[in-house]
Amino acid sequence: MIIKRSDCLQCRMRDQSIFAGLNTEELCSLGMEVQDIEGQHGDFLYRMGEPARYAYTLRNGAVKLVSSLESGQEVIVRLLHHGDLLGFEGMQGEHHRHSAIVLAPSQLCRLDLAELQRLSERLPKVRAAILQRWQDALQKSEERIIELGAKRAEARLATFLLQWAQRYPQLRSLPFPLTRTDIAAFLGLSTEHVSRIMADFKRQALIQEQGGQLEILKPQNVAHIAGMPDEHKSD
Amino acid sequence: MIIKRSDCLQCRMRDQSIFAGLNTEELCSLGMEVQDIEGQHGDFLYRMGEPARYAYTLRNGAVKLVSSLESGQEVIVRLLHHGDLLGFEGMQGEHHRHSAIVLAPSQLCRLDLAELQRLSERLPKVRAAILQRWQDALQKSEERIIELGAKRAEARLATFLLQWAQRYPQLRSLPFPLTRTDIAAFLGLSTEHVSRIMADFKRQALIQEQGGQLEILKPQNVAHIAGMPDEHKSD
DNA sequence: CGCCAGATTGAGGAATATCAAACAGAGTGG
DNA sequence: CCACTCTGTTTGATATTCCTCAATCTGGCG
Repeated sequence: MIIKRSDCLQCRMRDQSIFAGLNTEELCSLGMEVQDIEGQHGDFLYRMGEPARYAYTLRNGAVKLVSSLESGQEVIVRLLHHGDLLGFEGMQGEHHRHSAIVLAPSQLCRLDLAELQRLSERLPKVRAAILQRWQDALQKSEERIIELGAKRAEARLATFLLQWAQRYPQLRSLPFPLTRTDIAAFLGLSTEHVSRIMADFKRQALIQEQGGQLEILKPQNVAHIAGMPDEHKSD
Repeated sequence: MIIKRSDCLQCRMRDQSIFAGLNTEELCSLGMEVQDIEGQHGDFLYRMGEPARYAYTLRNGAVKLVSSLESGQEVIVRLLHHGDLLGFEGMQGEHHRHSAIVLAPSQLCRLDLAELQRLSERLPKVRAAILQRWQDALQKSEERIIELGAKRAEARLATFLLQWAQRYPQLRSLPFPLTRTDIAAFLGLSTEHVSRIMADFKRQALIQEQGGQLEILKPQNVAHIAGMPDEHKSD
């Protein structure tokens, strides 16, 4: 894991970050120390139970938030892509509720939580941005409760693949650094069951996989399995 | 459903509300219209898809937040008790993502969202209180994801009963206005399966039920089934 | 090549859903 | 007070979904 100082002024993600809407002067006057982090597959950004000192913005790559139970079982609580925030549960001065583990080579910004706290008091725009992310996280979280509570394995997996694809709108072929075990830990299924369904999908030529890349060949059919209302039939 | 004007100055819940920490003068100067609402079993406070105009504080009683799928299936996204907030997803000017349905006779405060918005800009204490609730909601939501993803029916139900009991710390016998179908919609199970497990628990004399009241006779055993670490053995 | 982690497949069994029926209790109208 | 209905619960039988265990297969890599 490589850590160096970051120059927010040059950042290409700035307009999607929580500092969006601030002009250059405001940004300069933040006086905030921001680190630039490069993470490789398997790196821990932080571990469950540690006191939270930093928040992160994921500029690029993919990260999983994992909660480990006493049984040894691991559940993936959230999956993060470019633009997502993590570590913010520490804003209220708490400990990390999950471990953050890098899935694919990732670039992140690391912000000091205490500084961020002060900053958000001072700048309504930053505050609003953070609140918005918080709300988004809650919404997604509730959507997953519905998935887990109401749908069967096939439908859950189909939904999951479509949602993953939505995060890479331009690409036909998606980066897909998850193992079957990861998917299982996210969907509340066994590794084998996920493998079976994925193999089925492939046999039906709904999807295609090669070298960490995934392609959804028949999005409409997948959406149908997911139990989605038929949106965007023209796609 | 009865609606009348409310007098926040007299409110007994004030120190647990989002207006906690404000002194009497500040509270008077809010200039905020607050309604006092009495809801009966089955009343809708709002419906999924409606534009959000109000937020609510549940002072007393119980409310369920329900999301209805196209299949007709219903999932209970959250269960609310005294002190909980609802309807705040509208703070960002959106529509309600679920329907709020009264379970037991309830008293609520209804706040105008636009006014609340302005208020939270002005008063850091109010803002912080709301942010805190938001974080709590996210945390609980993530805990449920873990429950649904990792635990089996018995353990889920046991956890659920204990968490319900936690909301009524003083009482041996708890108000319990949920039907088996409600519990099932909350835990992602079938009504019959919930009924079977509840009946089992009763036969094992772990719990006892009568007239909408529930008593947990052997909390430790229930906690064991829930897969909890053995906290508070002295209880 | 051998090795290893991950993926796939199969067989059997456990957990849960579904369908159907019986049952209990709380009104409600006679 | 009793029959009646309605809603929610319980129970049983059966089907389905999903998990577990074990074996095999695959591709990357030293």
